[in-house]
Amino acid sequence: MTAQRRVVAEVLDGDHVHLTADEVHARAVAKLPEISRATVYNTLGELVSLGEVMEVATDKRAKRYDPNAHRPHHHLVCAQCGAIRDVHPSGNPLADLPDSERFGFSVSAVEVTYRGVCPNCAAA
Amino acid sequence: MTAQRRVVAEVLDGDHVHLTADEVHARAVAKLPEISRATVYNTLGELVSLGEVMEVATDKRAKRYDPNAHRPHHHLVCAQCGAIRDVHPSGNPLADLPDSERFGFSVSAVEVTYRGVCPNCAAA
DNA sequence: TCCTACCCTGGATAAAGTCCAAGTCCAGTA
DNA sequence: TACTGGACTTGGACTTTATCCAGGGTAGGA
Repeated sequence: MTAQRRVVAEVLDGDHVHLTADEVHARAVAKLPEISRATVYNTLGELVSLGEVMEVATDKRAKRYDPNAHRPHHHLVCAQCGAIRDVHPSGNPLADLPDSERFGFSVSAVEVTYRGVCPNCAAA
Repeated sequence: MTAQRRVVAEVLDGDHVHLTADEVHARAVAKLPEISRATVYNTLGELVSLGEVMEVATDKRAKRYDPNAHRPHHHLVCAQCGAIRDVHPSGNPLADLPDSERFGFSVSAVEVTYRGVCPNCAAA
């Protein structure tokens, strides 16, 4: 555990946190000015393979990193401002996929992204 | 309807077709050698805004384009080889999101991506 | 035929992510 | 303390994906 890794882990803390790699880097630099982009990418990659952090692809440009990896959840995204909330649907979407639609795959995971307009953008 | 647009539309035809913009360009060039990347991107963008083609973000690298935009469906992705199939789950995942989890958003759409291993990769 | 509006092209540019060679730091050993 | 090996970090170059822009072409109407 080096100073660099600690800083990255600190940046990724809290609920409804979904930062891009660049945002993580920017916040890490604020705490540790000499940290490099490559280190941030390396550390994020390690956190992902350790299962501590999830990659989220709600936005089609940059990957986002979600520290809330231990409790399964999905995402609700504002189509206008890009705000993201963690949500917990009732029911298990995996069960909604009948065998006839599995094409012989062994299906192990499901990602759900709800899209809509957040109250702020609806008011504006 | 120009020759360039017709070629792009022809490339994007069929079931379970999910090409990246680069793949669309490569196939379009095979039919019309002087077509430029910019035109492919422009045309894809127009097809998307006309609702003829859907953007799919199953892969975190490049966007993919799915011509099967008229019948709602979701995607099943092989984690190893990246193969993509269109699937039609039973039930409506939108209904699984309780009001208490909507944070005041007006939710209008949902994308579901199932992940697993395809029969080919499982055999290998 | 000329004009206008739209379309296409190629190249430059931007954004996001990865790779790599070199340097630094640290723990263990003598 | 001095050395060694290994792991980590750095900065920059590079790749991939996508967009922008200036210039030129083409079709159809006047």
